[in-house]
Amino acid sequence: MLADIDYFYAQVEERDNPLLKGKPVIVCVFSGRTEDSGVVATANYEARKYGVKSGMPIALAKKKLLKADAKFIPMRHDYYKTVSEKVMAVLRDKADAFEQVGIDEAYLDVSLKINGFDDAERLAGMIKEEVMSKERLTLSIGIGPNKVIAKMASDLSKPNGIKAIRPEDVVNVIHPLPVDRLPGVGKKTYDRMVEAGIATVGDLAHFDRAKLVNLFGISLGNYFHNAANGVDDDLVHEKGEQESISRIVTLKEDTNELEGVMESIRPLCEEVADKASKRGLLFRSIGIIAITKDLGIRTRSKSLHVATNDKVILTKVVDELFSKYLEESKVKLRRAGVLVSNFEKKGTGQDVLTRYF
DNA sequence: CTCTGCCTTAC
DNA sequence: CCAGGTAGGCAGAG
Repeated sequence: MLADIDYFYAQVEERDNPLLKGKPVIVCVFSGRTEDSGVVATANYEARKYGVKSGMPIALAKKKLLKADAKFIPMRHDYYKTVSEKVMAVLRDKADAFEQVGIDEAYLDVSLKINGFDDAERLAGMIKEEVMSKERLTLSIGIGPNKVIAKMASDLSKPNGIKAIRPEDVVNVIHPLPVDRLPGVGKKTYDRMVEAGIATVGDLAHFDRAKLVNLFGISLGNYFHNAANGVDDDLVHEKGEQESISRIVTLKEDTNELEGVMESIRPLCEEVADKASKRGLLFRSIGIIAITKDLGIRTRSKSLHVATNDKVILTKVVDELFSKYLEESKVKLRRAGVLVSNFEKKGTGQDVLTRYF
Protein backbone atom coordinates (compact mmCIF):
# COMPACT_ATOMS: atom_id res chain seq x y z
CA MET A 1 0.00 0.00 0.00
CA LEU A 2 0.91 3.62 -0.47
CA ALA A 3 -0.89 5.83 2.01
CA ASP A 4 -0.90 9.55 1.37
CA ILE A 5 -2.47 12.25 3.55
CA ASP A 6 -4.71 14.40 1.34
CA TYR A 7 -3.47 17.98 0.63
CA PHE A 8 -1.69 17.63 3.96
CA TYR A 9 -0.74 21.11 5.23
CA ALA A 10 -3.97 22.70 4.02
CA GLN A 11 -6.04 19.86 5.46
CA VAL A 12 -4.45 20.34 8.87
CA GLU A 13 -5.29 24.06 8.76
CA GLU A 14 -8.89 23.26 7.77
CA ARG A 15 -9.14 20.73 10.56
CA ASP A 16 -7.97 23.25 13.15
CA ASN A 17 -10.11 26.10 11.86
CA PRO A 18 -13.63 25.19 10.74
CA LEU A 19 -14.10 28.74 9.39
CA LEU A 20 -11.88 27.69 6.49
CA LYS A 21 -14.21 24.92 5.39
CA GLY A 22 -15.46 25.32 1.85
CA LYS A 23 -13.02 28.12 1.03
CA PRO A 24 -9.84 27.97 -1.03
CA VAL A 25 -6.99 27.44 1.47
CA ILE A 26 -3.40 28.05 0.43
CA VAL A 27 -0.52 27.24 2.77
CA CYS A 28 2.37 29.53 1.86
CA VAL A 29 6.11 29.80 2.41
CA PHE A 30 6.72 33.52 2.62
CA SER A 31 10.36 34.40 1.95
CA GLY A 32 10.01 37.81 3.59
CA ARG A 33 11.63 39.67 0.73
CA THR A 34 8.44 41.47 -0.24
CA GLU A 35 4.83 41.26 0.90
CA ASP A 36 3.93 38.39 -1.40
CA SER A 37 7.26 36.81 -2.35
CA GLY A 38 7.32 33.08 -1.73
CA VAL A 39 5.60 29.98 -3.03
CA VAL A 40 2.57 27.81 -2.44
CA ALA A 41 3.39 24.76 -0.33
CA THR A 42 -0.06 23.14 -0.54
CA ALA A 43 -3.49 24.17 -1.72
CA ASN A 44 -6.78 22.47 -0.92
CA TYR A 45 -9.05 21.22 -3.69
CA GLU A 46 -11.18 24.39 -3.62
CA ALA A 47 -8.06 26.37 -4.53
CA ARG A 48 -6.95 23.83 -7.11
CA LYS A 49 -10.18 24.45 -9.02
CA TYR A 50 -8.74 27.89 -9.79
CA GLY A 51 -5.50 26.42 -11.11
CA VAL A 52 -3.48 26.95 -7.95
CA LYS A 53 -0.74 24.36 -7.41
CA SER A 54 2.19 23.56 -5.16
CA GLY A 55 5.34 25.43 -6.12
CA MET A 56 3.48 28.32 -7.67
CA PRO A 57 4.50 31.89 -6.71
CA ILE A 58 2.13 33.27 -4.08
CA ALA A 59 1.61 36.42 -6.15
CA LEU A 60 0.37 34.31 -9.05
CA ALA A 61 -1.95 32.29 -6.81
CA LYS A 62 -3.43 35.53 -5.46
CA LYS A 63 -4.10 36.70 -8.99
CA LYS A 64 -5.95 33.52 -9.79
CA LEU A 65 -8.02 33.81 -6.62
CA LEU A 66 -8.83 37.53 -6.82
CA LYS A 67 -12.57 36.95 -6.95
CA ALA A 68 -12.68 34.10 -4.46
CA ASP A 69 -12.77 34.32 -0.69
CA ALA A 70 -9.41 32.58 -0.36
CA LYS A 71 -7.32 32.18 2.78
CA PHE A 72 -3.53 32.43 2.54
CA ILE A 73 -1.91 30.89 5.61
CA PRO A 74 1.80 30.85 6.53
CA MET A 75 3.27 27.38 6.80
CA ARG A 76 3.77 25.93 10.33
CA HIS A 77 6.26 23.24 9.54
CA ASP A 78 7.07 22.08 13.08
CA TYR A 79 3.40 21.64 13.84
CA TYR A 80 2.73 19.61 10.68
CA LYS A 81 5.72 17.47 11.61
CA THR A 82 4.18 16.52 14.96
CA VAL A 83 0.83 15.79 13.29
CA SER A 84 2.63 13.67 10.71
CA GLU A 85 4.38 11.67 13.43
CA LYS A 86 1.06 10.75 15.01
CA VAL A 87 -0.41 9.60 11.71
CA MET A 88 2.74 7.69 10.81
CA ALA A 89 2.64 5.88 14.14
CA VAL A 90 -0.84 4.56 13.24
CA LEU A 91 0.30 3.50 9.78
CA ARG A 92 3.51 1.87 10.95
CA ASP A 93 1.55 -0.21 13.39
CA LYS A 94 -0.47 -1.73 10.53
CA ALA A 95 2.47 -2.92 8.44
CA ASP A 96 5.02 -5.70 8.47
CA ALA A 97 7.45 -3.34 6.78
CA PHE A 98 7.12 0.40 6.66
CA GLU A 99 8.80 3.14 4.67
CA GLN A 100 7.98 6.80 5.13
CA VAL A 101 8.47 9.03 2.11
CA GLY A 102 8.49 12.71 2.89
CA ILE A 103 6.19 14.18 5.54
CA ASP A 104 2.84 12.89 4.27
CA GLU A 105 3.37 9.53 2.54
CA ALA A 106 4.36 6.01 3.46
CA TYR A 107 4.58 2.57 1.92
CA LEU A 108 3.15 -0.31 3.94
CA ASP A 109 4.00 -3.90 3.11
CA VAL A 110 0.94 -5.78 4.33
CA SER A 111 1.41 -8.95 2.29
CA LEU A 112 1.64 -11.20 5.32
CA LYS A 113 -1.41 -9.95 7.18
CA ILE A 114 -3.95 -9.98 4.38
CA ASN A 115 -5.47 -12.62 2.18
CA GLY A 116 -5.95 -11.24 -1.30
CA PHE A 117 -6.80 -7.78 -2.58
CA ASP A 118 -10.36 -7.69 -1.23
CA ASP A 119 -8.93 -8.16 2.21
CA ALA A 120 -6.35 -5.44 1.56
CA GLU A 121 -9.11 -3.03 0.62
CA ARG A 122 -10.86 -3.79 3.91
CA LEU A 123 -7.64 -3.13 5.80
CA ALA A 124 -7.21 0.16 3.96
CA GLY A 125 -10.69 1.17 5.05
CA MET A 126 -9.87 0.38 8.66
CA ILE A 127 -6.66 2.39 8.47
CA LYS A 128 -8.53 5.37 7.09
CA GLU A 129 -11.11 5.12 9.85
CA GLU A 130 -8.50 4.94 12.56
CA VAL A 131 -6.64 7.98 11.24
CA MET A 132 -9.95 9.83 10.96
CA SER A 133 -11.00 9.01 14.50
CA LYS A 134 -7.59 9.72 16.03
CA GLU A 135 -6.44 12.68 13.94
CA ARG A 136 -9.48 13.86 11.97
CA LEU A 137 -7.62 13.61 8.67
CA THR A 138 -8.40 11.85 5.39
CA LEU A 139 -5.97 9.71 3.45
CA SER A 140 -5.80 8.19 0.03
CA ILE A 141 -4.59 4.62 -0.15
CA GLY A 142 -3.36 2.81 -3.22
CA ILE A 143 -2.94 -0.96 -3.24
CA GLY A 144 -0.88 -2.98 -5.69
CA PRO A 145 1.45 -5.93 -6.12
CA ASN A 146 4.47 -3.62 -5.73
CA LYS A 147 5.46 -0.08 -4.76
CA VAL A 148 5.19 1.60 -8.17
CA ILE A 149 1.72 0.21 -8.79
CA ALA A 150 0.55 1.07 -5.27
CA LYS A 151 1.79 4.61 -5.81
CA MET A 152 -0.02 4.94 -9.12
CA ALA A 153 -3.15 3.48 -7.57
CA SER A 154 -3.09 6.08 -4.80
CA ASP A 155 -2.80 8.86 -7.36
CA LEU A 156 -5.88 7.48 -9.12
CA SER A 157 -7.80 7.28 -5.85
CA LYS A 158 -7.28 10.87 -4.66
CA PRO A 159 -8.72 12.50 -2.72
CA ASN A 160 -10.01 10.48 0.21
CA GLY A 161 -10.06 7.22 -1.71
CA ILE A 162 -9.03 3.61 -1.82
CA LYS A 163 -7.97 1.94 -5.04
CA ALA A 164 -6.55 -1.50 -5.60
CA ILE A 165 -4.89 -2.50 -8.85
CA ARG A 166 -4.83 -6.29 -9.04
CA PRO A 167 -1.97 -8.02 -10.83
CA GLU A 168 -4.21 -9.11 -13.71
CA ASP A 169 -5.41 -5.51 -14.20
CA VAL A 170 -2.08 -3.72 -13.97
CA VAL A 171 -1.36 -3.46 -17.68
CA ASN A 172 -4.91 -2.47 -18.61
CA VAL A 173 -4.98 0.25 -15.98
CA ILE A 174 -1.59 1.85 -16.40
CA HIS A 175 -0.83 1.52 -20.11
CA PRO A 176 -3.38 4.13 -21.29
CA LEU A 177 -2.02 6.75 -18.83
CA PRO A 178 0.22 9.58 -20.04
CA VAL A 179 3.81 8.58 -19.37
CA ASP A 180 4.43 11.35 -16.84
CA ARG A 181 2.02 9.62 -14.48
CA LEU A 182 4.75 7.07 -13.91
CA PRO A 183 6.69 7.97 -10.74
CA GLY A 184 10.12 9.27 -11.73
CA VAL A 185 9.01 10.86 -14.98
CA GLY A 186 9.03 14.62 -14.41
CA LYS A 187 8.93 17.50 -16.84
CA LYS A 188 12.39 17.07 -18.35
CA THR A 189 12.12 13.34 -18.74
CA TYR A 190 8.62 13.67 -20.16
CA ASP A 191 9.87 16.03 -22.88
CA ARG A 192 12.66 13.64 -23.80
CA MET A 193 10.29 10.71 -23.93
CA VAL A 194 7.82 12.54 -26.17
CA GLU A 195 10.78 13.42 -28.38
CA ALA A 196 11.49 9.69 -28.63
CA GLY A 197 7.87 8.97 -29.54
CA ILE A 198 6.75 7.83 -26.09
CA ALA A 199 3.48 9.39 -24.99
CA THR A 200 1.84 6.75 -22.79
CA VAL A 201 2.99 4.23 -20.24
CA GLY A 202 2.11 1.58 -22.82
CA ASP A 203 4.44 3.19 -25.36
CA LEU A 204 7.18 3.11 -22.77
CA ALA A 205 6.49 -0.54 -21.98
CA HIS A 206 6.99 -1.50 -25.62
CA PHE A 207 10.05 0.69 -26.20
CA ASP A 208 13.34 -1.12 -26.67
CA ARG A 209 15.04 -1.63 -23.31
CA ALA A 210 18.55 -1.09 -24.63
CA LYS A 211 17.52 2.21 -26.17
CA LEU A 212 16.04 3.32 -22.87
CA VAL A 213 19.32 2.51 -21.17
CA ASN A 214 21.14 4.56 -23.79
CA LEU A 215 18.82 7.49 -23.22
CA PHE A 216 18.49 7.49 -19.44
CA GLY A 217 21.37 5.47 -18.06
CA ILE A 218 21.51 1.95 -16.78
CA SER A 219 19.63 2.48 -13.54
CA LEU A 220 16.79 4.72 -14.72
CA GLY A 221 16.53 2.99 -18.09
CA ASN A 222 15.89 -0.39 -16.53
CA TYR A 223 13.58 1.09 -13.93
CA PHE A 224 11.44 2.73 -16.63
CA HIS A 225 11.24 -0.46 -18.65
CA ASN A 226 10.26 -2.63 -15.72
CA ALA A 227 7.87 -0.15 -14.11
CA ALA A 228 5.99 0.48 -17.35
CA ASN A 229 5.46 -3.27 -17.53
CA GLY A 230 4.16 -3.31 -13.98
CA VAL A 231 7.33 -4.85 -12.59
CA ASP A 232 9.08 -3.45 -9.52
CA ASP A 233 11.03 -5.49 -6.98
CA ASP A 234 12.00 -2.58 -4.77
CA LEU A 235 11.44 -3.62 -1.14
CA VAL A 236 9.55 -1.64 1.46
CA HIS A 237 12.22 -0.80 3.95
CA GLU A 238 12.69 1.71 6.74
CA LYS A 239 14.87 4.61 5.64
CA GLY A 240 18.39 4.65 7.07
CA GLU A 241 20.21 7.54 8.68
CA GLN A 242 19.97 10.98 7.17
CA GLU A 243 22.84 11.61 4.77
CA SER A 244 23.02 15.37 4.70
CA ILE A 245 21.92 18.45 6.63
CA SER A 246 21.38 21.72 4.83
CA ARG A 247 19.90 25.18 5.31
CA ILE A 248 19.20 27.77 2.70
CA VAL A 249 17.77 31.31 2.84
CA THR A 250 16.57 34.01 0.53
CA LEU A 251 18.79 37.10 0.80
CA LYS A 252 17.27 40.51 1.58
CA GLU A 253 18.35 41.58 -1.89
CA ASP A 254 20.33 40.14 -4.75
CA THR A 255 24.04 40.61 -4.13
CA ASN A 256 27.49 39.69 -5.28
CA GLU A 257 29.36 40.74 -2.14
CA LEU A 258 30.87 38.26 0.27
CA GLU A 259 30.01 40.13 3.42
CA GLY A 260 26.40 40.54 2.36
CA VAL A 261 26.12 36.82 1.78
CA MET A 262 28.01 35.81 4.93
CA GLU A 263 25.79 37.99 7.08
CA SER A 264 22.85 35.76 6.15
CA ILE A 265 24.89 32.58 6.05
CA ARG A 266 26.65 32.64 9.43
CA PRO A 267 23.50 31.86 11.43
CA LEU A 268 22.82 28.96 9.10
CA CYS A 269 26.29 27.54 9.79
CA GLU A 270 25.43 27.65 13.48
CA GLU A 271 22.13 25.89 12.97
CA VAL A 272 23.63 23.21 10.79
CA ALA A 273 26.52 22.55 13.17
CA ASP A 274 24.15 22.45 16.13
CA LYS A 275 21.85 20.02 14.39
CA ALA A 276 24.79 17.74 13.56
CA SER A 277 26.07 17.90 17.15
CA LYS A 278 22.65 17.17 18.54
CA ARG A 279 22.54 13.99 16.46
CA GLY A 280 26.09 13.02 17.43
CA LEU A 281 27.32 13.40 13.88
CA LEU A 282 30.62 14.63 12.50
CA PHE A 283 30.70 15.81 8.90
CA ARG A 284 33.56 15.45 6.49
CA SER A 285 32.15 17.37 3.52
CA ILE A 286 31.08 21.00 3.49
CA GLY A 287 29.20 22.59 0.63
CA ILE A 288 27.59 25.83 -0.39
CA ILE A 289 24.49 26.34 -2.49
CA ALA A 290 24.14 29.47 -4.57
CA ILE A 291 20.90 30.34 -6.34
CA THR A 292 21.32 33.15 -8.79
CA LYS A 293 18.78 35.88 -9.49
CA ASP A 294 17.69 33.99 -12.60
CA LEU A 295 17.07 30.96 -10.33
CA GLY A 296 20.02 28.94 -11.59
CA ILE A 297 21.63 26.63 -9.04
CA ARG A 298 25.39 26.40 -8.40
CA THR A 299 27.10 24.31 -5.79
CA ARG A 300 30.66 24.11 -4.48
CA SER A 301 31.95 21.67 -1.94
CA LYS A 302 35.06 20.52 -0.20
CA SER A 303 35.98 17.41 1.73
CA LEU A 304 37.98 17.68 4.91
CA HIS A 305 40.66 15.20 5.96
CA VAL A 306 39.19 14.93 9.42
CA ALA A 307 35.50 14.94 10.27
CA THR A 308 34.28 17.75 12.50
CA ASN A 309 31.20 19.45 13.87
CA ASP A 310 32.95 22.68 14.80
CA LYS A 311 30.94 25.71 13.74
CA VAL A 312 34.07 27.87 13.53
CA ILE A 313 35.64 25.50 11.02
CA LEU A 314 32.34 25.20 9.17
CA THR A 315 31.90 28.97 8.94
CA LYS A 316 35.48 29.47 7.78
CA VAL A 317 35.25 26.86 5.02
CA VAL A 318 31.88 28.22 3.91
CA ASP A 319 33.39 31.71 3.80
CA GLU A 320 36.24 30.42 1.62
CA LEU A 321 33.89 28.61 -0.72
CA PHE A 322 31.65 31.65 -1.19
CA SER A 323 34.68 33.90 -1.56
CA LYS A 324 36.04 31.72 -4.33
CA TYR A 325 32.63 31.33 -5.95
CA LEU A 326 31.88 35.06 -5.95
CA GLU A 327 35.22 35.81 -7.59
CA GLU A 328 34.32 33.56 -10.52
CA SER A 329 30.65 34.32 -11.01
CA LYS A 330 29.14 37.48 -12.39
CA VAL A 331 25.41 36.86 -11.73
CA LYS A 332 24.09 38.17 -8.43
CA LEU A 333 22.78 35.73 -5.83
CA ARG A 334 19.17 35.57 -4.76
CA ARG A 335 19.49 32.75 -2.23
CA ALA A 336 22.39 31.09 -0.45
CA GLY A 337 22.81 27.98 1.63
CA VAL A 338 25.07 25.56 3.50
CA LEU A 339 25.22 21.78 3.27
CA VAL A 340 27.18 19.21 5.29
CA SER A 341 27.43 15.53 4.48
CA ASN A 342 29.68 12.48 4.60
CA PHE A 343 28.83 11.79 8.22
CA GLU A 344 30.76 9.82 10.78
CA LYS A 345 29.15 8.82 14.04
CA LYS A 346 30.89 10.68 16.83
CA GLY A 347 33.19 8.32 18.73
CA THR A 348 33.40 5.69 16.02
CA GLY A 349 35.61 7.69 13.68
CA GLN A 350 39.34 8.04 14.05
CA ASP A 351 40.53 9.89 17.10
CA VAL A 352 43.72 11.76 16.27
CA LEU A 353 45.21 11.48 19.76
CA THR A 354 44.45 7.89 20.63
CA ARG A 355 44.39 6.16 17.30
CA TYR A 356 47.97 4.91 17.46
CA PHE A 357 47.75 3.39 20.94
C1' DC B 1 37.56 4.15 -6.19
C1' DT B 2 36.92 9.06 -4.48
C1' DC B 3 35.80 13.75 -5.08
C1' DT B 4 33.23 17.25 -7.24
C1' DG B 5 29.50 19.50 -9.65
C1' DC B 6 25.33 19.17 -11.80
C1' DC B 7 20.75 17.29 -13.02
C1' DT B 8 16.38 15.44 -11.92
C1' DT B 9 12.50 14.06 -9.12
C1' DA B 10 9.44 14.46 -5.46
C1' DC B 11 7.09 15.76 -1.34
C1' DC C 1 5.49 37.09 -10.10
C1' DC C 2 9.65 32.06 -7.26
C1' DA C 3 10.79 28.02 -0.52
C1' DG C 4 13.22 24.95 1.70
C1' DG C 5 15.07 20.21 2.57
C1' DT C 6 16.55 15.77 1.25
C1' DA C 7 17.88 11.77 -2.00
C1' DG C 8 20.06 9.60 -5.80
C1' DG C 9 22.27 9.16 -10.23
C1' DC C 10 25.69 10.37 -13.61
C1' DA C 11 29.97 12.01 -15.59
C1' DG C 12 34.63 13.78 -15.63
C1' DA C 13 38.99 14.17 -13.32
C1' DG C 14 42.34 12.45 -10.38
